[in-house]
Amino acid sequence: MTVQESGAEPKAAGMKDVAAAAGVSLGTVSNVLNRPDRVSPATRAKVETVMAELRFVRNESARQLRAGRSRVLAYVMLDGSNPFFTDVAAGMEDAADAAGEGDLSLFLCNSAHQPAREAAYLGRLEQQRVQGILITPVDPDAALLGEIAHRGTPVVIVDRTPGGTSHCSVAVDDVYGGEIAVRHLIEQGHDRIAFIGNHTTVGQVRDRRLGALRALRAAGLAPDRLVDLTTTALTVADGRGAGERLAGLPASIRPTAAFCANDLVALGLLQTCANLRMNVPQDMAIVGYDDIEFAAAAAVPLTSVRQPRRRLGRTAVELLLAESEPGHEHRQVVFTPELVVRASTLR
Amino acid sequence: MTVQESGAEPKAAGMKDVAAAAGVSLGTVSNVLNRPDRVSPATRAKVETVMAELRFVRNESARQLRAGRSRVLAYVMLDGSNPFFTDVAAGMEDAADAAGEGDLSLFLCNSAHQPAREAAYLGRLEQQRVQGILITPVDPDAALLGEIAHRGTPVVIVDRTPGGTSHCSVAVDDVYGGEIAVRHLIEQGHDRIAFIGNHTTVGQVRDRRLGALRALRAAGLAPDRLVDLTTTALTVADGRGAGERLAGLPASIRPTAAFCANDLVALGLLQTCANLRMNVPQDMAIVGYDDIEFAAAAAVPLTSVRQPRRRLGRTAVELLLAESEPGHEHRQVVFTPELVVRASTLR
DNA sequence: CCTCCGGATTGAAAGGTTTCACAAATCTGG
DNA sequence: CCAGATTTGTGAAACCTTTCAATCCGGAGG
Repeated sequence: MTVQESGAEPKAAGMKDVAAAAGVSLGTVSNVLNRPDRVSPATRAKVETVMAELRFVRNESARQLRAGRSRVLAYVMLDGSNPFFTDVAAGMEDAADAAGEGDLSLFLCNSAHQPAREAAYLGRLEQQRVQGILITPVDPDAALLGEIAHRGTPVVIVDRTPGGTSHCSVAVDDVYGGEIAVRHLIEQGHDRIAFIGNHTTVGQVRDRRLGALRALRAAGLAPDRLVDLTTTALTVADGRGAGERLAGLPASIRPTAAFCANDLVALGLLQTCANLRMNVPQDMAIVGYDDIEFAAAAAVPLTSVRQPRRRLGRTAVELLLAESEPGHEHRQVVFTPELVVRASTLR
Repeated sequence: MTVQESGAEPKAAGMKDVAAAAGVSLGTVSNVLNRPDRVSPATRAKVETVMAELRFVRNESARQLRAGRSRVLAYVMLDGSNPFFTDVAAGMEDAADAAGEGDLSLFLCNSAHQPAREAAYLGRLEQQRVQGILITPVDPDAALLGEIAHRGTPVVIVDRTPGGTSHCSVAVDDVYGGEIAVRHLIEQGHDRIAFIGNHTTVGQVRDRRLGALRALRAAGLAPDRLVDLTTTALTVADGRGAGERLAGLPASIRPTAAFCANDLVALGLLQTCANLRMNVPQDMAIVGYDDIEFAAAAAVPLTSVRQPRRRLGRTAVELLLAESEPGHEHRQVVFTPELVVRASTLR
């Protein structure tokens, strides 16, 4: 266009410009920003006025470069479309707000189960020198996490207990969760129970299944009373598919109850049951896992294993912030889940 | 456990160290990073080896400070716990991945309907000099957004059409959405319809209600055939509460159908109906809005107004990236929603 | 044998902030 | 009214990259 057309774009004022316009030194402007108490009320007011006039916006890159510390935390979540993880994130936000006094931001990154995306985010975050990384990893034992931590960016693993004790972590006792879920089904009179999930690929699911087996054993039932319906992922669609397979089994061997690896799967199963006119819980009792909000809101409210989601998030942030303290030792916190009984299992 | 045990921290290698160790100049190291083709294969290999050995991690702050450009986009979402927004975000991630060739990251920020939190995130993002901001604002006409855009950070408004044309935006025609929802209910024989939502505080909800009124008018029904049940927010709990109020109305004036401002509310209503033994759709037909995945998965699958969620996200990113092109003009893209009819309205 | 050329490499400046040792101004109280 | 303490303010260095003009070098062309 023309010379400077519409804007005249004054080319973004920096602290230097503010200093000049306010008739003080650069250092004083910095003090106004970082140690307001070290500067007299009069000059402070003057500088702040000028900042407003000049629409000064502090350059965080420069700040961080010089100061060395960052003011952002990041949570790399496994699945942004699963309400469980957004609830965990909400807990983190609360903790960050509380701890940071407005000086700490939490950014969310969604790996969506893709290792490549996860790695890309981790790389970027490390380059950014964020204050810390919270992550529910695709593979908790991947070497990358250890390397990052070793190079100095604190890492806390969320909802997974890693093999070693090389990180802080927060998790929930999934074996116990599986156990109470299936124990409840057994108490309701079921002795042939479907397990729906992808226990071969996901650590937590493996644990939940282990707990299920333990409950069977405790009740004196043979392990083959647990009927595996393996899914590829843990979505509503997977649950629907498993429901169809389940319904297709001959009545003689068809389980009368199902323990689903998470609530999404359980909701899918529930939907298939409704379509096929199977009554829940009379024809099919269902237990989910996570107790997401939609579990209670289902038309047949879902019995589910509740995890302290927000607490998980809050604790994770607290552990992360504690990492920078002097004599820090990694801690693995494990919460205990509880069974929330609703209509989907009560005849 | 070995040589440098816990302390010793070799103090993170910078490009200078890499240059020294590789026996080349600083500039060459930079070239390896930024213009690999400008450097001979031999030296390039050498430098890359050294980088790996020294565990060099590029300092993004310094890079950005000097280079001036950032490689991150951010989406400030209104409600991370509403699957609608996480789906929009997923669309954005796809578009960012596609456009950036691995060089563009999308960070998510959750304002959770809190203006203060939104403002804090916006401030931080602007200071960070991010490449652009996508936002579903609490208040789309807040001055802050205009200021940020004016100061040079591109802003795209998502799922809201702002008053003026001072931003790019993507949205869905909510008036039309409300209209087709209620037209459908009227076609199903209903002539007294509840509207459940907080239309006084949220722009989209206002529009959806307007559409509802328009449908009534078109059918020759008086506007008072729309019965307002106003909620404070749009959560499942709000839907439950509204359901109880609805059930408490005398049968003579109780609506036989409800149009809910979003699916969360509809699911809450559905749940209350189940509790109170009201059959859906016989005693109460329900239409939701957004067509989130859980809408189809409800035990009575929900009729809902579908918005092209991922498309919304993708388009938003495309608009954002286009902002930096030479003669850019702001565009407001409006998509048309469609009605997805399911069991909750079909008798 | 000399010049010129282009690809590879170099060196130094620049980018906006924080920090820190220090100077100036003001205050304390003897 | 002065020594010393305290409060304010200053100036320059440092943080780690990117960028760009300048240099270097081996070889092609004359």
